[in-house]
Amino acid sequence: MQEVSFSYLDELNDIQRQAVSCLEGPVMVIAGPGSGKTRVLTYRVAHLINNGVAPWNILTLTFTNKAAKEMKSRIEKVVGSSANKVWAGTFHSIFARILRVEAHRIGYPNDFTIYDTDDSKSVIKEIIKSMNLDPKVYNNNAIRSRISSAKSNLITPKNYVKNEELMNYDKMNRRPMTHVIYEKYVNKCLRAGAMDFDDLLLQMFRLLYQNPDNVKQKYQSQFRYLLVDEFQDTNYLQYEIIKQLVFYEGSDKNVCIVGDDAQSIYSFRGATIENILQFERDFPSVNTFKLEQNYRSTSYIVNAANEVINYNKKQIEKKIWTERLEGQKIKLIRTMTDNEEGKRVADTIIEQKNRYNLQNKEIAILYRTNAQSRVFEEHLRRFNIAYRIYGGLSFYQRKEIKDLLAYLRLTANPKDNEAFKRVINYPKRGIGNTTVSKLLQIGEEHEMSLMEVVMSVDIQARAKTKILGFVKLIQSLRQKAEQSNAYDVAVYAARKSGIIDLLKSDTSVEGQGRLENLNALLDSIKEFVENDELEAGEEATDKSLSQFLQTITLMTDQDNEEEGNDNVTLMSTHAAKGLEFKSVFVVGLEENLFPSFMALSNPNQIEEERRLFYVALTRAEEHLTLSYANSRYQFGQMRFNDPSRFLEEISEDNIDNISIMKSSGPGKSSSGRSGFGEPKLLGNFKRLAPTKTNLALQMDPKDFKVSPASSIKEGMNVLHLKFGKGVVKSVDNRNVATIYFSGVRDTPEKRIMLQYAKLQIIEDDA
DNA sequence: GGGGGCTATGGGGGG
DNA sequence: CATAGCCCCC
Repeated sequence: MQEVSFSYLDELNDIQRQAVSCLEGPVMVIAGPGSGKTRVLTYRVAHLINNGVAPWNILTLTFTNKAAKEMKSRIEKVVGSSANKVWAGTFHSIFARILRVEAHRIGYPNDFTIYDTDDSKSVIKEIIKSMNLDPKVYNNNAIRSRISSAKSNLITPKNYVKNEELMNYDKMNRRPMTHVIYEKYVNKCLRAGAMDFDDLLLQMFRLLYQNPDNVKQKYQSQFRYLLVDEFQDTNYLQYEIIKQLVFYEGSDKNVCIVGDDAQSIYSFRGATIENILQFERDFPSVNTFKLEQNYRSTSYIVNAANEVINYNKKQIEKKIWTERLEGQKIKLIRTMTDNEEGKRVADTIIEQKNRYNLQNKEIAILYRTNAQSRVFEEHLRRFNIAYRIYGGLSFYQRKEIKDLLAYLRLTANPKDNEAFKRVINYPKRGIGNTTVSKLLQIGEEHEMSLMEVVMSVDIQARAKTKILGFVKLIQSLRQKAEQSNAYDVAVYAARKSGIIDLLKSDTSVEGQGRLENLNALLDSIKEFVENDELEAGEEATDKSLSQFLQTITLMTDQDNEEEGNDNVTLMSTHAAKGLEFKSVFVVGLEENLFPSFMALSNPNQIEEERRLFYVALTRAEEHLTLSYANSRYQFGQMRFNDPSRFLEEISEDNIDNISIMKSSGPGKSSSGRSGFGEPKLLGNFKRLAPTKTNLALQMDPKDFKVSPASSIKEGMNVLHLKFGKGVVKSVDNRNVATIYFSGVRDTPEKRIMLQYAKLQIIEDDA
């Protein structure tokens, strides 16, 4: 018998240790922020392995690849390399991996494509068009979310029609044909051999539920121990899959769910707190452990977070507490404009770095919407503070990346219509919209994919020879794919298609950037292929194209993080869940923004926004700074919002409500001409809050008067609400002015259309 | 069939 | 403000 050390148990507090040691039967862990949740999860897996459970009998499901990766590496630290054999991944990636083997049993090719959100939208748009419905009434996003939520609630198109509530809702919204679109959408995806994100869950459920060839028993017996992280974020469908795997006659029901109802922030994609309550009903023998001690944050922060979350009616009773010192009160920054907010936050970061010796990577700026990142970027750049933005447009969503990927998708799965449409005329080969529409129509009539159409139907089109050239190209790619790995195919595709040549011919800065991105993609494919060989273990390695495509479709930018770089983190509050930083800035705390205007009319959604705010607050270990602006550019215009209601929910005991800062005006000249109310930031001498008496020029946006376009002439000094002061270099005959804004760092010279721009002429000595 | 430029429209969080 | 879609012209 081998010697096994359980010394890791000594690193846990009583309740954590109980949760880790209770290996058999259903377990529920309610884990407050910073309460050592990940530690409990990983040690639990380690403990299972040390007690003789085979790693491949353990399945842990998380929501992000990052969480899965961290879990694996932390398990490895305790039990060594056998951690690799634990099935740890996101719901989507684990199910995709299984479907890659089993999909043929339920009518999909094993080489199925994963449609991302853009692909789904494109399919829906096409359907709406083909049905001659008004695209304004049949809003693409609205339809997509109806379909998505139907799938997440296991409502098939047939059942959708029978569901009065759904049908009435659609009628009320003047979209009675939604169910038809849903049905067509499902058929189209199936015919294209494509699964959207919801399908990865739904088809997994179908596989288990319909159980062809007793495939369900295969996975039930394999996954003897199931762990689910962030259970509060699961939707109905995800829970039903979990039940398929563990909830059956004779099962030991070894399922452990970990979550925190107070951090449930994904109801918009179907997550339901109801699952936690239902879990207790479904598994009455459940052992419940509440982790309430917070090890992360100082007590001011913990107290403030408790104050806020107490405003929510719906919650599981618990008391989060900490033994940590008081620390510092929460700081509040108030400014006149969003631009000023960016500046004050950047100032404060410099100040904190100096005073507390913080590294960039210990600091995060959290916002409600990704669109808010820009002002912070500008000001961080200005002070030479390295930063990294997460979210927004991911690398894989860039055009040049998606273009090459579309070739690869089409190679792996010729039925992939979305990929086909993307590349049939890219690079330009003279196959225009008219021809593509014709192909689409034939495809509809014969229920064929576009590739099948061009290969089998005699097309009467001028572009016929060009189409045949394209078909030949794809065939050569397929041939290549049979003999080579994903990397070689990708390089071949990039060259053969003409994409490389096209990008090379564009010598602009952007064009060069696109070429670099493409090369970066190729590098990442190479890495994928090589890593795969290294990891050769008992699972058959698969460096095929579809495997690679699956991996990256399910990957987000966050998953590519390079460790060790010292960057300030900019991300949405949603993306910050599970992370922690010494110093956190929660910005844009205004009504209509945080809480979002979308949530204002619905008390349940306000509660979700509050939980989101709670998540934001509890990311901070030592320093927490909140900010809001009285005015900001929103939807292309200046808006004036009240401070967020959430700010009032923090008592004066925990927030330093005195540090009032005011704007020094919309201009932001660093020369000091308009900004002498700002703290000096050069050299080592930094201050935190300028005192009230320190205020100088105050410029209320309301005082800003737009000068008529016709009055703006060459040589004039003008003021722009966003760019600040500028000099008009020239005005051309189309009424486009070239204006030099000295306050703008990267591209001070802007070309502005006078008929739209809001500019105020200012006197020379302003 | 392709490209440029104007106009209308939407606008959240993410796997 | 960004982008999709449309119209017009080549």
